[in-house]
Amino acid sequence: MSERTPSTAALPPRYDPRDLEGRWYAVWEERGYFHPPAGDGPEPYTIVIPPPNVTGVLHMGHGLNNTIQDVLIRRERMRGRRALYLPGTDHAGIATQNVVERELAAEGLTRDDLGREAFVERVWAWKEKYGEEIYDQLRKLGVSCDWERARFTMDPGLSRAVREVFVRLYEEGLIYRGKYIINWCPRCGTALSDEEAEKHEQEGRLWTIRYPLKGDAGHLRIATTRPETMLGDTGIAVHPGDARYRDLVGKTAILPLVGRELPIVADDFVDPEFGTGAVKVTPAHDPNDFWIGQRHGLPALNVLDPDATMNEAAGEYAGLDRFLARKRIVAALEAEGLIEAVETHRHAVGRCYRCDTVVEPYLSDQWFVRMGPLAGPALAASRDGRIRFTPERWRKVYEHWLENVRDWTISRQIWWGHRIPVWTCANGHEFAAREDPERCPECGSEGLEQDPDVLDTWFSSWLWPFSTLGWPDETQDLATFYPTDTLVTASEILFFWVARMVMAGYYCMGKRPFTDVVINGTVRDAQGRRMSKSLGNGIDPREVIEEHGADALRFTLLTEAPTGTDLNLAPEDFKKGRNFANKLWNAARFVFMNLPGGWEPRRLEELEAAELGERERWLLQRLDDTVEAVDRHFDGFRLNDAGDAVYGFLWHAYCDWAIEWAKADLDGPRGEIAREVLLGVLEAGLRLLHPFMPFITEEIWQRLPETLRGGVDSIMIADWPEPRGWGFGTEADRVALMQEVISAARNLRAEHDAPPSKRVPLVVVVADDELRAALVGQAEDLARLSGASGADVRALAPAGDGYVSQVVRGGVEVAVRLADLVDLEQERARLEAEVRRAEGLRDATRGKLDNEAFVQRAPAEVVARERAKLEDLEQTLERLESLRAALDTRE
RNA sequence: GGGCGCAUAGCUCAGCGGUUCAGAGCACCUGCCUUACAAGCAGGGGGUCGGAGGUUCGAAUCCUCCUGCGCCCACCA
Repeated sequence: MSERTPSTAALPPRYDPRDLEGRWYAVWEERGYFHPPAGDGPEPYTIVIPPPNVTGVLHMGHGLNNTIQDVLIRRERMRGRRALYLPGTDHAGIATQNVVERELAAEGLTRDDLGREAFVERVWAWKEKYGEEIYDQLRKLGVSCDWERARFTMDPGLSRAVREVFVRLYEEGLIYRGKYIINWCPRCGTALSDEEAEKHEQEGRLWTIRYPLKGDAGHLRIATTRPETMLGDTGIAVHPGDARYRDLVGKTAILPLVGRELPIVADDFVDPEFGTGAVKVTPAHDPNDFWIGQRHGLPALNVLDPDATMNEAAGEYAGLDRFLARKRIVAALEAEGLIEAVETHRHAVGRCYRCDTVVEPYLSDQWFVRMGPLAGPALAASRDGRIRFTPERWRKVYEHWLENVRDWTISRQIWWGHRIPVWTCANGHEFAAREDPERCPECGSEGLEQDPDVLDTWFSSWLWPFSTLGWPDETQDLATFYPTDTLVTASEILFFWVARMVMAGYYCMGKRPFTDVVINGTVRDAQGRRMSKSLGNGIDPREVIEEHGADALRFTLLTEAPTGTDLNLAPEDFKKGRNFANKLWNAARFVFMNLPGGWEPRRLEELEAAELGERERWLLQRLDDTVEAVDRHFDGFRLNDAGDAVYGFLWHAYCDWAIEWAKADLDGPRGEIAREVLLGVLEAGLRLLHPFMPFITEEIWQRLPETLRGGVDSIMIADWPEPRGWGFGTEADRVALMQEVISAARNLRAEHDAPPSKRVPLVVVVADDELRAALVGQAEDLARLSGASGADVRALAPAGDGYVSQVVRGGVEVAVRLADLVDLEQERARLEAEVRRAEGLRDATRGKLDNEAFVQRAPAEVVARERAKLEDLEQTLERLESLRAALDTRE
């Protein structure tokens, strides 16, 4: 054997992610690997990041989401596609305004103290700070985003896109302004979309109140959960078919406490089965009532101020908070004996998704998008499969929402966001404009006033897949990278974002924005609770990266998260990824330690089948199988399975067996080919693992001999592995038998408490001539790996005393000479158990085969397999019985 | 009120249209510092696959019902 000078490429003895992760990211970024060129070239592959809110730093949910995206991107990049991972952030209107207002509150200030301009400036400062921090976190996570293309939803370009869409929709009549009941958050002081008003079931009260009839001794009984709104009642409604009230329709009731006359109308909406069958109509404070009011010409009387205190229309209750007013009104009604019943009642109450305040249905002027026309193409796209969902069940959820879509409230009474591009001139002309106008396009008058409201934050996000690429300009980026390919996101924003992006994609581009929607699960804590700041149960990705490295974080998150399933995470779970990285590091270290200096190994592709030993063939076959499995899992977006497949291969095939086997060959005549296989498989394994663990794979890969890297500068841009198609199935089976033999020998020793240091002889009995011949040559390895002093492969069972045996399968058994270590009683019990197990299996199998229906109806190959199994079991039992008999004669 | 989903080892979950499918990781037990790795190696224990029925030669796997969780949607005051 030639000199074994330690390779200069030797790895440091200790794996330290902190040291290497920062280094490689900078190199990749500098070399421009993240920045695919637009224009002609290889097939593009695009993912746009779901832009994180600039409200704060990234949490574990982002960690999972962005890792999935990066793994997909990295694989496609290695497959030769022009992979673009487009990063960015979202201004998150209400949410960001809220956090900045909270910050101000800590200084004793309100936004009004600053004024609109100064306040918005302050929010920009916040955005700069957190936007940078988010980008920094993403870099630490190792995601290969194209930073040159990073976008923010309020960038000039994206703002232009927002205006363009607004004006188009406005001019086509798809945007309108109207006085409607919307969800009003009294704390945020703004309208919310239906999606932003989250419904929460809660226990409430249902009061039944008597409304006297005018000019009559009788009264109507009316049920309500919000008595304070009665001050705004302008009518009573009953079902037209309700016999109880038929005579009252057209008559008048008197509003208690106020004395207002309320017309009694008949409307289909009323459910005669519920409550008393008679409903008070409060058009200004309930969406249903609003529509009833419209149908019957009942006026809408607003009794609330925007901060949810009663307004002057509430008379003596003016100025009171809505809940206090409720108490007072109930008390007053009680005093007059008008409360007939109070029951507890479970019902859904809307709450602001940002501050959890109970929202108030509130009548006000807002801007809306007519959704019906936009929904059609979006619905058709999923129905005919142009857009696919993973897991598939989300398709139904998506379609259900689109089928029942309602108009979208897009105006918000806040300051942070895209100002609504609508102006009114002194003469009352209203118009929308792409550019800030100087004068009225209709009458030329100046003194224009812009609508003070801003747009819902999603009004910019829904354009994200194309606004980020330059739209409305026809840029090269847009032509190259749109439509994007895979959208990875959480189910919570399926309506907010995903469905609307599809609508916008078809409306603006005439094409779907992406092909696959992959819904990832929610990251929860060990108890299954949502990670949240208030619970303090969140795990900060930055801490995990600091402690275990980004590779460990990524790998753990991915392999613990089956597609679309929530995952419960405990901090110690990250040891899985960390340990794996460490294992890989040491395996590579071992391989490198055995490289002669200046040696130029061949790549795997250059090896010939004839040079390879049986176990090398087994390993290469396993590699091929793994590559195929990984690809299959990727194609189904089952990244956890893909990751596990690589993990299992590298750890349990490569480290556990291949390296151990190779140890015997490295110094012998087969040393060179053994090293080439070991190196080549490591190299391919690294590429297979790279999307999951980009840093450690690069670090190791860079230290491989130059010939293996094939002149490629980085593993990031190396080729994705492909199966070689060796077809070594037979060898693989034989090697599997050898592994079973070794395991059996180890098991025998352990069962009899043989000290590992004790080298005892091993006998392997193989009935089949061909198999035996194959194993004879491996005797030395069999002995070494089972801790035996030597191995004897023969056709007959060992005759001598002091042996314990195990039947591996029919015709193959293993015996170890433990001599005085053998505890006869223990051995007898063990064999007894073996026999029983085999008998049970045999009887079950025989039962099946005795069943005529099974033999006739089951597929032929299934029956054949059962027959073979039975034969094997009978042979095994025969041997076990004779082993037991031999044991008995020893006494 | 409607829709969807989940219940498999102590924990987190695989088992992707049935017949070596009862698995993985972690945890646990036993023994090992075997010159890559104790963040490791070897061996091991542990589950009537939520319950009840049904279909079938055969069901953790398909169907029905029940129980217990979770999520989404919802204009019954």
